This record gives sequence, C-alpha cells and structure tokens, in this order.
Amino acid sequence: MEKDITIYDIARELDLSPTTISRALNDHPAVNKKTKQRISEAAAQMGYRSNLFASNLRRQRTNTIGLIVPRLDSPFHSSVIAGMEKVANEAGYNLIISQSLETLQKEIANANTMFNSRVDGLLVSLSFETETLEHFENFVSKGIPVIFYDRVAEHKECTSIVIDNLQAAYKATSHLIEQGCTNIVHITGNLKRNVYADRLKGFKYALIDHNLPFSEENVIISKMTEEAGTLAAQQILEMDPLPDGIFVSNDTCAVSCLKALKKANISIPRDIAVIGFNNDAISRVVEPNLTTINYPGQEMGEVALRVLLLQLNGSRDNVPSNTINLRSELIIRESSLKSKSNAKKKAVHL
Amino acid sequence: MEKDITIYDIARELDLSPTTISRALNDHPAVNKKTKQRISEAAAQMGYRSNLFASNLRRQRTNTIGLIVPRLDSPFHSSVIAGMEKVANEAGYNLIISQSLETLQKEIANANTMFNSRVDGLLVSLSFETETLEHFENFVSKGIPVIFYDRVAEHKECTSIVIDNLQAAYKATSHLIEQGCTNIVHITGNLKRNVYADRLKGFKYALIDHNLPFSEENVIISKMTEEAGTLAAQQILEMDPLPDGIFVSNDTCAVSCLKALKKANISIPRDIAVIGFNNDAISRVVEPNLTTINYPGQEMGEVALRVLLLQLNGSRDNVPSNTINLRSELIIRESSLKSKSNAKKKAVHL
DNA sequence: CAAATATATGAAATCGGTTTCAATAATTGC
DNA sequence: GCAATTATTGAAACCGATTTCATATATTTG
Repeated sequence: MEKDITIYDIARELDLSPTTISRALNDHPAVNKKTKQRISEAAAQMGYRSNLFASNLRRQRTNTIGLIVPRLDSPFHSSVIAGMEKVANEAGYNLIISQSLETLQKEIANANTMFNSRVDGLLVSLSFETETLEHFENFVSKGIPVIFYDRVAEHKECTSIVIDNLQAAYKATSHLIEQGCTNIVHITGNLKRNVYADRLKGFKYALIDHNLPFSEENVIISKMTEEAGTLAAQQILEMDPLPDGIFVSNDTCAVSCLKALKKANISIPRDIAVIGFNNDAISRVVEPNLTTINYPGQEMGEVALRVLLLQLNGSRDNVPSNTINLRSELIIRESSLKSKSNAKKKAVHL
Repeated sequence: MEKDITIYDIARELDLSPTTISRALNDHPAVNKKTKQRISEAAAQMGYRSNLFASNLRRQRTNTIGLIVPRLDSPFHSSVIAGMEKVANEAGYNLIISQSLETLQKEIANANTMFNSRVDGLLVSLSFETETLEHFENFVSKGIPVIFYDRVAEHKECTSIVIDNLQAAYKATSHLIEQGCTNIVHITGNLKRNVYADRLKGFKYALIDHNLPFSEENVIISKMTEEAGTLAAQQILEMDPLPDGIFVSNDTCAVSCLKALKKANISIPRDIAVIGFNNDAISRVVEPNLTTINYPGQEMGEVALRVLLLQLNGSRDNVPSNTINLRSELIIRESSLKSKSNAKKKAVHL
C-alpha cells in the first residue's frame, strides 16, 4: 500500500511546477513538446495516476452518467444498458446504474443519490408507480440534462426516446384482424406508463378502424410478469365466448400465457392467435413461435447516450427535438398465422 | 443554474464554523443536539447537498464499487448485477459497470478506468481471452480488494465466488448415463475459463467412473452463442454413429442446438437427450423443456457484494476463505428423460 | 472551592488537480 | 536594434469537505 504519486512528486522530480505538469498531462498547447514528452515519460515511469476527485472538484464535472432503470434483470433493459455502456465507454464516461424495482420510493432515492453523486447527465426509464417528475426537478433546475427512454413522460426540458407504441400496437392488432380475429383480448401493464397507454390506444384504434367493438372487459391490466401471464390465461379461459386473438404487451407474459392456454388444450393459433411485444429470445423458442414487435433495445441505449453526449458537449440548446422515435417492426411468426397462405408475408416495417 | 450551497454558506448563515457544520451533518457525537437540529434544518431549507468529490478527495475513498462483466445482455449476468445493485444500494455504495465484450483488451482498459476512478473495490467475471491477472495487480498492491465471481482465476490475495462446476457437470453427465446414454457429446466454451474447464472435467470423470470411454472428438468447443448451438448441431448430425446424449454448458446454446436437431427430425430425448446449464427462462419454454443446472445468479451477485463489503469495512484479514462455493442443483425436465418412469425423481440437490 | 474531566466549538492544514494572472524568454517585424 | 508579439513557465488561489489540535465553557469530583 504505497502512497500515490501526485503531480507535485513529478514536479519535484523534474524541477518544474505542478502547473506545467497538469497542463502537460492534459495536452495543453502552451507546453513545449519536449517538456510534454519528458513529463509523460516520468509520469509513466513513476506510476502516476490522476486523482479524479481533485479534478472533478475543481472542474465541477464528473464524467459520470447516471442510469435509473426499473429492473436490471430484464432482457430488454439489459440490451439497452449494453448499448449505453458501449457508447459511454468510448466517450470516456462512467455509468452509474441503479434499479427502482418498479417503486416510486426507490426511484426517488436513486435520483437523489445520482444528484449527490453529481452525475453530468441522467438517463431514466420510469417505474410503474411514478406519477410526477418532481424528483427530477433538481437536475433540470441545475441544467443537468435528463433523458427519458422507453417508459417516458412529457417534460418540456427533457428529451424522450421511444418507439411509436401506438402504431406498433395498431399494426399488431390489425394483423390479428386480418387473420380473421374478431374478439381480441389485450393484456397490458400499468396505464400510467406511456408504453402501455399508447399500446392500448393503438389496439383500440385498430378495432374501431376495422369496425370492431371495443370493450373494457377485453383489456387485462397486469404486472406483465411470467406469473401474470399464467393468471391472465385463467381469466381468459373463463370468458364466454372465448376470444380468438390476444395481443400482449410483452413476450415474457405472452409466452407464459400461451403455455397455459396450450395446457388447457387451446390450439394456437387456430383457436386463439397470440402476439407479443419485444422480440425476446423466448419468442423464437416457444412453440408455435411468437409473432411479436421487434424492439431495438441496444440501439435505443446507444441513441439515448449519444443524445445525452450531444447535450453535454454541444450548446445547451442544441437539442434537435423533444422526442426521438425509433423504428420498430412487426415480426410475423406462427403464433398469429391462422391462414397459412399468409405465411409468405414476412416482416412489415412500421 | 444557481450556484451550490456549501457548508461555508451554512456556517455563515448560522454564525458557526464550517467544522461544526461538517460534524453535525455527519452526526458526529461531539456536536450539541440542538445545534445539530438547527444545522440540519438550515441545510434542508437552503437546499444544501454534500459535494462528494471534496469528501472523497479528503477521505480517500469513493463509496463506489467497480464491476467488469463479459456481457451486459446475458440473462445470467443481468441477474447477478441485479443482486449486486440491491446490496450495494442498501449499503450506500454506487456501482460503476463496464463490459469487456469477451476481449482482453477491453478488460484491461476497463480495469484501468476503474483504477483511475479509484473504486473502493472491484468485482470481475473474466473474459474469454484473459490469461493472466496482471491488469489487476494495481489494485492488489494498493490493497483494493478484488473479487472474482463465476469466471474466476486463482489469486492468493483475492476471493473467488463460484458454484462447484465440476460436481454440477458430473451430476448432469451421470444423469444422462443413468438414462441409458453411452455416447455423450459435450459442448462447452473456451477452456481457459474455469467454468468450462471444470465442467469438462466433471463430464470426463463421470464417464470414467461409469466405465464409459472419453474421447476428445466428443467435445465441441464453441462460443456458446445461439449461432454456435446451431453450428454444433450440424457437426453432431454428421457424426456416425449419432450420439445419444448432449451436455451443453449453457442454455442459450443448448436450446438452439436442440431446435436444430428437432428440425432434422431427431426426437428429443428419445434419440438424443439434452441437458443445458443456467436455468434461463428459455429452458422452461423450449419443447421438450430443458433439463439444466440451476445457477443462482442473483444470489451470487448478493454474496459477492456482501463479501466485498466485509473486506472493505472489516479488518483487511477478515477474509473467511479464498473460495466461496454456492449451491447449485440439477433440474430434471423432459429433455433428458428417456425412461418416463423416472419422471417422478424431481430435483437433485448438489 | 480548586482541580479534573467532559462537552462543544473553531482555526488552520489538508486532499490533488485546475486555472487565473503574471513573468520571463524567445522570436518576429520594421 | 528595438518594440511588439508569441511561446513557455510558475506562484498562488481555488474547489468543498474533513480532521488535527487547541481552546473555551460546563460539569463533576474530592
């Protein structure tokens, strides 16, 4: 446990001032090239490492970006994070990550920690419970950029990054209708969240545009977990008449629902067609393969981080627009194909 | 963008010294209760927030833990991280996360970043390519605890957290043999990594103990991805005679292999029994359901972090042991049950 | 009641870079 | 050859909290 080498040690060694050492190590133009050379050699040889705290303290920035996510153990969020880490790493930023576990209380606590850690920017995907954005006002009023992605909320100072959930749901529902479904159930999550509210809207509009009735009873609000899918299946099995199509707001829930229906001797897609959302790995494994919406997680993460970097480096008012929409697509697989003849029609880009 | 409130501002406001403010905010016993009360009220009212850099600079610690992981978008690693975040958060630590993407070069770069960020401790699961632990010597020689988990390597100063891969593989292989398999293929990853080397050993020992021949040709080394599973299936289909059992070192690869075999009209488990590793969600979705080893990701994350906290807070020599073994278990499902009569035998704890 | 102890507070140094302002040395222009 | 400009370096203040050591007051003890 030897003590750290500081720029003062290097300065003493080379008989220069700490000022020059600091400048040289930051590649400041006002330092002679040869001096720079000598200094960087000495630094390497002496095993110097910069003290980021001293630096941060003085410059008032941290090169650290905060991330608050509902759950870390979700395929979608882990691919988003993978994308974020990649871009952040390349740009020399650290990522501090915390999870709200879908509770408002933890989301607030995490936001405060991030604020005290003085992150340069914040990325957030909201919890189920969140109603207002008060706990992010600290950031906004200090000019720290906050970016919402996927589970977003309107804020005039903040950029949001989403896919067009309404349109995706509209396409999915329309596809079910084209397959001959007339009595479709929609399983979705907490309607406080845009993703679920928008998908419900898309579902509803598709029905209306195709002259089908919309009924509240055909909408099941759930936690969207594996268990929730099983429960939803039970609920569906008690419906009379049975629906002939189900549009579920994520694949985890869609798959467990599908499995439970199969166990009850329902034929998929003949009796009931099923569509999920996310294009998780399980959607390609379940039998029949699940029709779903391809959701660009990694790309969303990369875009979110790039937009944040723009706001950090560029001028503050450099924000191109308040909401960025990423492309998503309907991936048609067996679970929704009632008419086999349609099987050729592969992927519909939205 | 108002300027920050500091303890000096509070001191001036209350006509006290910064020393007292600092102590009061840290709940130091030598400050009068009433004074503390006044100070914390003033702090709240003035919107004070502690400057962690100043604090870190002075105390020479960061309350930050570094994590280097091969990939963020893996079900196993995301559950590990979820566990770590939970414990870290409760203990008031931040987690800085980066991914090596299975390359040594990025692992080194990330380790250096962590070192410069002066993390209080480091958690690592090694990349495929890593051969030596030189890039962690910085930490060790400064007394910064480094903990390896899952993909570990021997280091006399560092704790490792693993499951007993050898035993798990032994049990899995023995189970295949009990089901009547006599010609078993093992698909696994880079043997530099303990997890794969140990599983190979367990595979080999089980064969030997049951008087079955071990042949190098029955071991397929792959990247363990979805594509690798499909490729491995092709390789297997060209074998003559076909094997009657396959033990794969992860579920992703096992499932894609199983799917490819089914597509080639191989009956699972009748023609070939299949066992995976990890107990990912897909193992419960694929048909037939996949026999696999349940791998306690979340728990491993929690334990890793708790051990690290012990080393950070307790005495440096408080390390209970160099290697911590977590329990894993064989979960028997249809994909390996050649004799249906055995179906009752549910889970074998290791 | 004096001495000893406990309680409460503050002055000043410190952590290690960064930055402003000033100074000196080297170079250029006319 | 001298003024003007440019290149290079340094002294000292600063960022904001923590901590050591000292001091003043309050309380207890013999």
